[in-house]
Amino acid sequence: MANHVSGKRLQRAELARRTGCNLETIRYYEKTGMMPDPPRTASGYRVYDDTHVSRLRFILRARELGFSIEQIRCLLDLVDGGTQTCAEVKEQTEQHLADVRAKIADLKRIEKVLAATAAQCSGEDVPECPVLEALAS
Amino acid sequence: MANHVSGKRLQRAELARRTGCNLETIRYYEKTGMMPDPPRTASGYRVYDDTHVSRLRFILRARELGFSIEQIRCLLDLVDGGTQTCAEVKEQTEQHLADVRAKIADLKRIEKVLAATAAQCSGEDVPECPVLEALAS
DNA sequence: CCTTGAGTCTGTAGTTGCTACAGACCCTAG
DNA sequence: CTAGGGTCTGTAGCAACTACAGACTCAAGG
Repeated sequence: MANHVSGKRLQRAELARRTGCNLETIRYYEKTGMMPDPPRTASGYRVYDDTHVSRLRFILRARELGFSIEQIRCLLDLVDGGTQTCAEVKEQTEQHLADVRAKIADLKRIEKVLAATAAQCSGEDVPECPVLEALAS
Repeated sequence: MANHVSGKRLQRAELARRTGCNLETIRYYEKTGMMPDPPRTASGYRVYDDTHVSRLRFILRARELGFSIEQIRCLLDLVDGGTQTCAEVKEQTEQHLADVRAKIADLKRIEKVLAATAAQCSGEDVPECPVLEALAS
C-alpha cells in the first residue's frame, strides 16, 4: 500500500499553489456549488485531497476555454450525475464554440473600424481628429 | 431665427428613444460624470436638448467600438477641455486597438482548442467524451 | 374638479466572476 | 508563552449596466 499520496491532506493555500488558483476563488467556487464542501478539521479548517485538485483543475481549464460558470456547472452536473453522454457534452461545447465565434466576429468588425479610423489620423498636434469626427458624426 | 429645433426640450424617455439607449443607462452615465447634469424643471424632471443627444450618441458609438467607460471618459475630458490633439486621441485609439487584437488572438486560440476537441466527439449516447477527458487530463 | 394612468424621481439591489479586505480564530516554532 | 503566520467568516468592491420599489408629477377624460 504505497499509495498514500492520494490521501494527502491539503490546506487551502496548498491547493491554490498546486492549481495556480487564487486563494479566495476556491472559496468562491465552493460557495457557488462547483467545488464540494470539503471536510473540516476539528477547528474548522478545510481539508482537501487529490479529488479536489482534479476538480479544481477541471474548472480552471474550462474557464480558460471561456466556458461560463453556468456552463461549467452544467458539465459538472452531468459528470456528477454519472449520466453524461458524449452527445450532451458535445452540444454544450458547440454552443459555446458558436458564442466564441460570434465574439470573434464582433471584435473583428470593431478592429476594422478602429484601424481604418486611426489610419486617417495625422497624429499631429492639431485639434481636428478623424476618430472624434467618426464618433461625433 | 427659424432654428428653434436645437432648443427642443426632451424628457429622458425621448432621449432614450432617439438614441436607442436604455432609460436607466442615461442616469448611469450622468452619475458617472460622462453625461453632464442636465437642467431640471421646477418639479425636478430632467430636461435635455440636442447637445445631450450628440453627447450620448458619442458615448454609445464609442461603447459599440468597445472603448471602456474609463477610456471614453478620457476622450471626453480631452474634448471638454478643448485641449485634445489628434496625436492624443490616436494614441488612445491605438492602445484600444491593441487590446482588441489581443482579445481576438485569445479567442482564436480558444476556438481552435474547442473545435479540435469537439471534432473528436462521437456524438453518441456513450459516457466517454473527449471534451471531458481534455478538461480532466 | 377629480381621477386615472403614464411618466418621472430617488435610492438600492441584482448581474458575472472574481478579488480583497477586517476582525476573529488557530497553530506552531522559538 | 508569545510572535508570526495561517485560516475562518462575512462583506464590499470592480465593470457596465439593468431593474425594481415607492413616491411624486402631469396631462387627458369624465
